[in-house]
Amino acid sequence: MLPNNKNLSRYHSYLLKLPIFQGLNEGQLKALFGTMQVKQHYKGEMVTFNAAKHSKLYINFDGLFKLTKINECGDEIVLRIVDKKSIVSPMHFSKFYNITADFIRNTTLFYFPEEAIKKMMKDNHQFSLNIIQYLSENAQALMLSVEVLQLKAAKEKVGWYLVHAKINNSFKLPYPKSLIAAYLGMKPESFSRALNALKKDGITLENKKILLDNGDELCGYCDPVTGADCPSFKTDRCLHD
Amino acid sequence: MLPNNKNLSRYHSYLLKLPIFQGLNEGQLKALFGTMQVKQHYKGEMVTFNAAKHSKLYINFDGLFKLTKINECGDEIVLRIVDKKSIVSPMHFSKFYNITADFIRNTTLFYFPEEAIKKMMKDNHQFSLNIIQYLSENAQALMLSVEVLQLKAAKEKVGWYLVHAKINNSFKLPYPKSLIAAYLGMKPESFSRALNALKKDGITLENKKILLDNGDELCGYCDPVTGADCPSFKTDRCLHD
DNA sequence: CTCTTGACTTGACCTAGATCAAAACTTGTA
DNA sequence: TACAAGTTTTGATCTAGGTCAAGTCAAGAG
Repeated sequence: MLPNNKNLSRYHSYLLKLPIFQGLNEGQLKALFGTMQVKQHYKGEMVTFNAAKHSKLYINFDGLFKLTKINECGDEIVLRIVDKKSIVSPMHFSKFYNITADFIRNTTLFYFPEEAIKKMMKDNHQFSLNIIQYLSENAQALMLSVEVLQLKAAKEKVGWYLVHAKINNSFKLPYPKSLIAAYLGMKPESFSRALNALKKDGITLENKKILLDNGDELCGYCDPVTGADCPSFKTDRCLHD
Repeated sequence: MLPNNKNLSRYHSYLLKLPIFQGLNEGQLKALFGTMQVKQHYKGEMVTFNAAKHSKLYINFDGLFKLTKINECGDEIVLRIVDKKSIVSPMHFSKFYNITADFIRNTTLFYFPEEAIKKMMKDNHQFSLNIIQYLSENAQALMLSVEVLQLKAAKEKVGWYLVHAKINNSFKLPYPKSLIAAYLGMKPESFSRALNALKKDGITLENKKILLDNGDELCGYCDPVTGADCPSFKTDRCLHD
């Protein structure tokens, strides 16, 4: 489980590119990187993160998992899909909060102990700012989720997700449909039916690739936060003011 | 609108008690408090907070408002009920995110400009930690909201809210029912019907006061994060492990 | 103490999306 | 090149909670 020297230098150059380490140089990060641990998780594995046992900061080096909550009936809501390079920080959760990490692919996690992160924040103001940035984005993504989950009908939810995929993953659905459905708080059947409804408006999905008859069919489903990453954001081709 | 000197000293002692200023002394906070502005809002008023115009940190000194999102159909979801002493920090939102503040009572807001907050964070590590604490709690409350909104049936939602009120407001519903209904993502009618269902289990609401036949009827609706503030948390009278 | 206004409740009905079951694809593996 | 396992789709049916409309209740104003 311990990384060897060759891996270590590869890992470090990977870490240096992450937003959370921006504005810091390798020298400043050396001590922190020395505390890094690596853990392998396998497809199908489930881990319940709780602040007591997992008071750390995790980085998904490679793989895919979802953070979910399940109720007594077995209904599941996906709070976050954790992709490569994403961060999960149970160290920032309340002591009594816990959430299940459900590994969809084999996943390699890097993690740093809480104390090392705290020390780095204390010694380096820029790192504190990066943590604040990460937490803010997290909170904002959650606000957007609540909005999507509560205020959009099935078709709008799927449309919204497709804009997301269009802008951030160049017209490609990055995950299985059933995962996206769970993230949107709907059943795979409803997801499928929503796709049928969108097809009638010129939005087709051909094995995970989004095809548009005209090009602007998805714009009506876009929100400004997602849209900010679109090449035509706030141009005449864009619906945002 | 500018606070006079007498008010100022009253305001400052109020501020010193807030969690966000803990671990700091009045001397350290002097410069920050000097940048404070006061703004009055009136019942029924609506303000759209966006990061561009409201890149500040607000404190609700006195009053009540809700942060809501509304869709084209006029459906509303309450993302947060902002009570006295609560903080809202559009300065941490994305530049393109915006949310409506809908004032339920006349409200006096204090606010600090982004630059002053940033300077305070830079000069004072404890203040950065307090901001991180605030953002973490915010994110966690949102995760809990998603869970409640998506995984609970109407009766469980109301039961959950009542435990909340029981523990944090000593058996008293702090807000109008229709506001709580909107926060729980349901209509006032459904809220009312859910209360009827709970009444059959010995949980009665008599003008905003929660009455329990036995005393433990609500425990089944409690979650560990909320429960942590309960006097009998994790005792034999508590359902949490 | 009336009246008005807004908050809450009740009942009758409707609908979006869930559920269940079966069929049709996909994908990886032998 | 076919088999098994998983994923997605389709169709038929059901249901929790929404909608609408008509009360009832409560509180502040005159």
